[in-house]
Amino acid sequence: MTASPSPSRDMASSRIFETLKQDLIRGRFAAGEKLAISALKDHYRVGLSPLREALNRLAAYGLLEQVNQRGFRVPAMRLEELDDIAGLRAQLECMALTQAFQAGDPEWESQLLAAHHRLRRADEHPERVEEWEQAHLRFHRALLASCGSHWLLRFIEQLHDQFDRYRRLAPPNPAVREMLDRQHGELVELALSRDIGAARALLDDHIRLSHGVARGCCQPPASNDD
Amino acid sequence: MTASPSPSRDMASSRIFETLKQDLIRGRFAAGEKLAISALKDHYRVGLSPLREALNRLAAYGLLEQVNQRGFRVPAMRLEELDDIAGLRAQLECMALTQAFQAGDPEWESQLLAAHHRLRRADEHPERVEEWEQAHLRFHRALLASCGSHWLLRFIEQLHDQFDRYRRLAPPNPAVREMLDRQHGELVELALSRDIGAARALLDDHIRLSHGVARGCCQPPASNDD
DNA sequence: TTGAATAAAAAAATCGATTTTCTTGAGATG
DNA sequence: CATCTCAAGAAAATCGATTTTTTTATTCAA
Repeated sequence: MTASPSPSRDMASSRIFETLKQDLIRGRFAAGEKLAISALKDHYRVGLSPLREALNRLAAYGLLEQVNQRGFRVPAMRLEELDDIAGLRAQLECMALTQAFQAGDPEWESQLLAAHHRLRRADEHPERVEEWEQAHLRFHRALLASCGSHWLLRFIEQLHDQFDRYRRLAPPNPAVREMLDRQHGELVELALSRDIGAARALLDDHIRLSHGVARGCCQPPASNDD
Repeated sequence: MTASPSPSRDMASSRIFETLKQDLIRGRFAAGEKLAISALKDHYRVGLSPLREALNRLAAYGLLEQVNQRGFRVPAMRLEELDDIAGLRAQLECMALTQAFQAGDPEWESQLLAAHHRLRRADEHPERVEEWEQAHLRFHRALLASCGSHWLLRFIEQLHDQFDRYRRLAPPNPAVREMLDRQHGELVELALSRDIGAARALLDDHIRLSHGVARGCCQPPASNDD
């Protein structure tokens, strides 16, 4: 064995991909906005080639749209699409949950408990939004991690990213937020007791509730272009 | 059908993306093979930049794997993954089928009949493989087209591409092929009569049968690297 | 003979410049 | 006054060359 715990610095294109992905999910770009490539280049201090490669990957992932000879644009936010995303997310996550319960072993239970603990800790610092967001994402990942289907997890992750793009734009709602937090704990308990029926119902509720919040941000299509 | 409404010849990167995508699905590259970028460049007569952008998109789509500083490689073929792909495909397509039946209108029915007719025509020329493959893909698309969920269709398409990468490598089996063809016709009938239960069962069988054929090509993981 | 070290070669990633395509707006035309 | 044409400017896409990293081949020491 050699070397350090390989901090394996990855390529510029991968770094800018991750950065842009987060910025898109966080809503740092206006929906429908056309991305000015050379402005991005200056802002993120990267070369043109890595930047373009990242943009291409993001387009294939669905966080950008590529128009024939006129560059990349941020997808519009449409209520109809949010409903599609949330509905499918509920179905796929319930499907994965069932399989995760069947295949879940003690290691999965431990990881789930750990993820839930980190989420509760993150709850204590409401000002550190990004930490909570990360812990939240990881909790939901841990819940389904043992489902055994690589492709199902991949699609769920993609939908989650799409969903968050809407949810993060919605005005915060402390009451709902508290209820959602409570549901996280209940999901852990149902996971440990392998109560599939109740857990599916709860996860469905959980997503539906979050969906309701996310809907709050989505005004009917205005006719403003850039 | 009419010609494409916008002749707008697209970018080199999009063209090479489509070409490479088809070649990957058709199995023109060995599983696990490392792609030599400059060889691709020469072979397809494209520049480096469009080629790399296409490779990045294919990696995000799941038809290539990108390793940190050592380029792109064709994903290995693993029986376990084929099972995952086929199983999920069956679940998602059955889900879409139900929704497609509920939302299907006369226009959908017409398109489905048309697609089925083209598929039968393509059946008459067994030597024109690619035409049949295209007609087959379009038939399955038409069957689910009215399901109303953009994202569900997107994932199903992606799984279908993954599945075909395996299926097309399997040795042809005329008996099974004939049965699969018969099922296409039966699916159309059940669609017209909106018999959801029977149609779901049949579509599940259809995919399972095809899965069995595809499995024929997939030898257990040998320990050969490139 | 094995294994570590390293220099040469090959390949991948990135950069800077060029080419192509779109957009904008002034001037001509009906 | 509206519409069309076309040239200038801006932006996207692509190319060719350079830099960085990995791989291969070889040497030297144990």
